[in-house]
Parts: sequence; structure tokens; C-alpha cells
Amino acid sequence: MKTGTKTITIEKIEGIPPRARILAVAADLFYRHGIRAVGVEAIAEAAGTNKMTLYRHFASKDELVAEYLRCLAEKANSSWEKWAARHPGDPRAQLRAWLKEMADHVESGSERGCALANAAVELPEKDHPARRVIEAFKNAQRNRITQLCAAADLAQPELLADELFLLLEGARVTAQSMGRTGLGERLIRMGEAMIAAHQK
Amino acid sequence: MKTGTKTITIEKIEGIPPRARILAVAADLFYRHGIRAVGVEAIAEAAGTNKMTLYRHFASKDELVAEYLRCLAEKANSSWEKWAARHPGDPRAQLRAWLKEMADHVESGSERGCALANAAVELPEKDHPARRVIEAFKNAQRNRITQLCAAADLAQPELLADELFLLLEGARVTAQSMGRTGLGERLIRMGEAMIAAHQK
DNA sequence: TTACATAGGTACTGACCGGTAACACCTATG
DNA sequence: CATAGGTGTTACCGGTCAGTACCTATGTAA
Repeated sequence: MKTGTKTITIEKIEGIPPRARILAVAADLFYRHGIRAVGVEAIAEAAGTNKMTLYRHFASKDELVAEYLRCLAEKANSSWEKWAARHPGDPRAQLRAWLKEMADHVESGSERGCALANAAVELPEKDHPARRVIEAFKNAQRNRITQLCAAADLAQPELLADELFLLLEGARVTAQSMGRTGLGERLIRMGEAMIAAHQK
Repeated sequence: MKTGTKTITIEKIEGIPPRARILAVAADLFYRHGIRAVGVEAIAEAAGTNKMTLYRHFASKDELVAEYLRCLAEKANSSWEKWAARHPGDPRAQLRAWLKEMADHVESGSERGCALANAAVELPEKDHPARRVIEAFKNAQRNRITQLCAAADLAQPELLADELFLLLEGARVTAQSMGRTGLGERLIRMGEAMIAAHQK
């Protein structure tokens, strides 16, 4: 069984402090190869530093993983804020922006599913520090969509929100194990059809 | 980072030959703890045998994984056959049987997602023997549903099939990282709503 | 100058990994 | 009884894993 990652990707050593370099590299490697498949040594090396420095910034690999997921959750949050600012008072447009982004994502060749969901698959131990992050994020995501569906004055907002949420979640998993040509476009058609079906 | 599994689960040593015992134990451990988290030694031990015997039946851990997934795919196939026999000439009832099974599954406490999809998350190497199994299965599954939607004389069968397929796929991933109380029932409502929306 | 914090480097620990060699055993068939 | 094939046992291989001890270099602020 092959494991580990020998990808030497010395990152821009520029002014960026080690902690940020480590996080950036870890995010890339964890996502592409899986969390359990990537060793801390490989991360440190790819970040142009060493294991000791990594352990000065993160208490353990598990904590590094949790921080990696926390960063992603934050990034998703700021995406929502961006869409809210771009379409103020127009929840339906915000939903569409989300749908569009996911569709693009899913069709991009580098799609490997939702990093948070993948982490949940790889780390079933219910006391893992990453699980709190994952559960909080997924619940927040679902609540946000439900709220937007309600604000958009669509019928049965909770049910519609679940439909959309699960549809996109499913698309992201499936993209890893099936052809995804045209999936993005189909995804938008499906999402729009669901929204239309809940028009009052 | 905790790894390995010390769960000692000496399986019924009855007349069952070692190969079958190994496969049964591997299926349980792989699903519950993840593929990379379970070592061959732990599998052999839990199956009441040893590593040598395991390697006499499986060329490598990767092959054991592939065989594990192959068995699951076969089991799913026979489920479809069962439903076809139970509801001959009634594709809609067959779809409903599938929906019902997935809904029950998702709400059961032991749900950890689709084992095939999870394996795709854990094994991104595109030349892994398991990937062929996964891709073949997912494509077959999607084709089957599309065919049933068409046979049920529903509008836009390909699109509806994708909606249902992705919805259930999403539900299974999400069940790992979110509360699932009532998810089964909601799932059926969503599926039925989608089918109804495609009524001609 | 001194003092301190941050970082790099090397080498190590102890445990586990997948996989193999060699040999003893047991049982079924001839 | 003899033989052969499947099985159990133990010990081992080379490699990797997460995590740590210890020492050096550098930069900065007093």
C-alpha cells in the first residue's frame, strides 16, 4: 500500500511567516492526497521548513488538521458575505451565486469533494478535534441556506434548503468517482428546477 | 494521531472458511474505521487467523480492499434484483423501494456513508485497483436509476435520475457530519416531491 | 553589549506499517 | 500409511509514522 507524499513543492519562501506557509501547504496536500496519507514531515518540507517549527505552531497533527478545516470554514463564510454584499436584499441571487460557485467547482478537474466532508470520512473518531469544526460548519451552512430560502419567500423553505444542500453535497462526492463532464451545467438546471418548484 | 484498531472481535470460527471470515471482518472494520486506519494484522486477528493466511488469499491489502468493495457492489446489485422481483413491471415501486432502503439506512445509527464513496475519498490514486470497482459501480447505479425513471414514464428521466441519485448520495455523506434525526422521513418526502415534479 | 524569542538542523525514540521466510501442524484424500 | 495442501506460528525486513531533545543561528529590542 503506497503512502506518504514525496511531492517537493518548496513554497514561496517570501516574507510569509512559517505558520502561514505550513497551513497553505497542508491545505493543498491534505486535500489532494487525503489527511492520513500525508505525513507532517512532508508538510514541513514542502513548506520550506522542518518538523520542529511545525510543532512549535501546532500542538499535534490533529490540531493542524482542525486548523486547516477552520480556515476553510472561514473562507466559505467570507464567500457568503461577499455574495450578500454583491446582492444585498436579494436572497435568491445569493442562492444562485452559491449554486454557480459549486457548479464551477464541481466541474474543475481538481475537484476532490468537500474537504470538510472528506475529513469526516477519514476521521470517524467522534472525539477528534476536527469533528467539532466539521459539524459546526455543516450545520451553519444548512441554517444559512434555510434562512435564504425563507427570505426568498419560497414555499417549504426547510425542505427546499435540504434538497439544495444535499444535491450539492452529493454532486461533490460523486464528482470524485464518476465522469463530471457537463455536471456543472446539469447541477444548475437541477437547482433552478427545485427552486422553481417551490415558487409560491 | 491515533491509528490502528485494537478491537478484538473474534468472529464466529464456525465452519466458515478463512477467506470469507477475513472478508467479513475487513468489511466491518474498513467501514467503521476507514481503510487506511485499519491494518492487515488487525483484520487477520479479528478474523481469528493471521497475516500469512490473509496474504495467501489476497495478493495485497489493496486487493483486499478492492474485493471488499466488489462484494458490496454485488450486494447492491442483488438488492435491485430483489426489488425488481418484488415489483415486476412497476419501475416506480422499485424506485420507491430504493428510496425507502436508503432512508432507513441513513437514519440508522451506524451510517458512515456509502462505503464505495468513502473509499474514493480515502484512495485518490487513480491507478488504485479499488477505483475501477468504484467507478463501475457508481456508473451502473446511475444508469439503472435513469432507466427506471424512463421506464416509469417520467419527464426528463436523466435529469430526475441525477436529482435522486445526488440527493441520496448527499444524504449519506451528510449523515456523518450532521444530526440525522428525521432525515430518513425528510428524504422520502424530498424524493417523492422530485418524482411528482416530473410527472407528465 | 546583553537578553530573548523565533527559526533551522539533526538525530533520535518507540511504535506501527505492509509484506515475507521458514517451519510445524493437521486433516483429507489416495 | 503416505502424501499434499491449507493453515497456524514466530520472527523478521525495510520503511514510515508522530513526536521530541538538543543545539545552533539569526534578528531584534533594551
